[in-house]
Amino acid sequence: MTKEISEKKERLKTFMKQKGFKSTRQRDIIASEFLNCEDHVTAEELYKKVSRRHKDIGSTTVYRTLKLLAESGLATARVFADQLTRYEPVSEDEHHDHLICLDCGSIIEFEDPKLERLQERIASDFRFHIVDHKVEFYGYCWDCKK
Amino acid sequence: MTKEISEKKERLKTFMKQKGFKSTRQRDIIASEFLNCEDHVTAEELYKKVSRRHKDIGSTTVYRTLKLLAESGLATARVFADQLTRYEPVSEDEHHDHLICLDCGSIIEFEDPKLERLQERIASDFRFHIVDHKVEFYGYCWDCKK
DNA sequence: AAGGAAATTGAAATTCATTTTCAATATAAA
DNA sequence: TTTATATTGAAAATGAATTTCAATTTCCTT
Repeated sequence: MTKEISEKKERLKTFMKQKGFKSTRQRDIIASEFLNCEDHVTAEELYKKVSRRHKDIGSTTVYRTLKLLAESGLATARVFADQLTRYEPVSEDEHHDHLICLDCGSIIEFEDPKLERLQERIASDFRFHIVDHKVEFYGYCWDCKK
Repeated sequence: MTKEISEKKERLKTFMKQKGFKSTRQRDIIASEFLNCEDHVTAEELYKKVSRRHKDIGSTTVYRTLKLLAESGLATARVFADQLTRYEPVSEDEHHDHLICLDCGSIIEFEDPKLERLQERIASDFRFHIVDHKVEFYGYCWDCKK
């Protein structure tokens, strides 16, 4: 287990204690499995991974734990075109957006300062106070384009 | 009924004939009601509007007709943060994006050429062939900010 | 205009992701 | 260890959207 992941698990424990939540075997297993996989997983996908080794853990608990991770700030929930809720571990660095391949489903993260500036300009143009944005580009990645 | 709307209804008829679909009383009523309301309606919302005057029209038919309108190119389906499928009439002018107020739910459309150019640059950076994008800004409109 | 194939309709059933319920169990604080 | 409270998992419920199916309607063909 990398340093980064154990730090996150530590943060989760702190958050849970602070919120009065209890730390359980299931939550520990689910959080570890989640933090180890770098994908944008759905609850169902994570449930499959987890239940390979731990048949006693139910999917409901996976759903609940992912929500908890999102509330604690360790995960971000995202919904792309397929309408499934996906979770990704939160990283220190800046806000990023996504390129999604319509063929193989791969998701590429990117970050663009121009986009942030554009957002600010649009906000002032429309006298709108923007607190969040969703920018997704759909298309075909290099491999699938061929 | 404005000229624009009757033109659209004409286009719908042409499309349907071409596709071998039949034109029915229900479809006519639903399409008219849809083209008259400028909002981003959900199937359920439109069903409520329609069934006020036409109690015999079922919600299933509204769902089906909105899909048909989208296929015919007269409507665009969009999903915002609340996960409901909303439809908007297609207008001649360019692609636009959305500002969504988290308080009152109002949806402002905007169009920005810089965003289009940015998209092209990102596509070439990542050797990605972009065919569609989704750009949504969430926040608070001027009225709700107060 | 009448007949008949094929599409459409609406109600009810189904789907599928997600949430809720609830009785049994596990946790942590006293 | 006792006790209050949170958590768990199975099953039921939810809610938007789709499918099924028998009855009806549309629109060709004569």
